[in-house]
Amino acid sequence: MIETRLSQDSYFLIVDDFTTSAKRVLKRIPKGRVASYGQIAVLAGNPRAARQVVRILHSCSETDNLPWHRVINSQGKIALKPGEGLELQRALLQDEGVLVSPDGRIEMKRYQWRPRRV
DNA sequence: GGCGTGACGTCAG
DNA sequence: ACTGACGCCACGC
Repeated sequence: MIETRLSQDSYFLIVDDFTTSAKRVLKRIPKGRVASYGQIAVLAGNPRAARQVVRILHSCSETDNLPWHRVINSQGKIALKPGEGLELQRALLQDEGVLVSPDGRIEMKRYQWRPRRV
């Protein structure tokens, strides 16, 4: 994402980093919908940075109030393991009306977020 | 600058 | 459907 800013007679190009873009994308995932790590990476401008999305969720979910529970893997499954967050993520999604099987499967066809514009 | 870190994605078998 | 290997890469040391 590139923003231009005009300041008197000079201008800057502000190119924000992947992390900033990704956070912006993450915050746009609506309640009751899910997105994959790769999808976030694509929308944030770097299709191959899915793993970076993981990092961001690790480090910033709390401080930046990110909806980490709305992110699952491309197979439509919760990536966290039982005892390591799967149950919590599942509960949070169910609270929003997303149906999740006991082992973490989600019907992507039904629940995947499909933004019209980036 | 190099290196380890991943809640990934994709493909082969 | 599952498993392992491999590619990928921004970020913080």
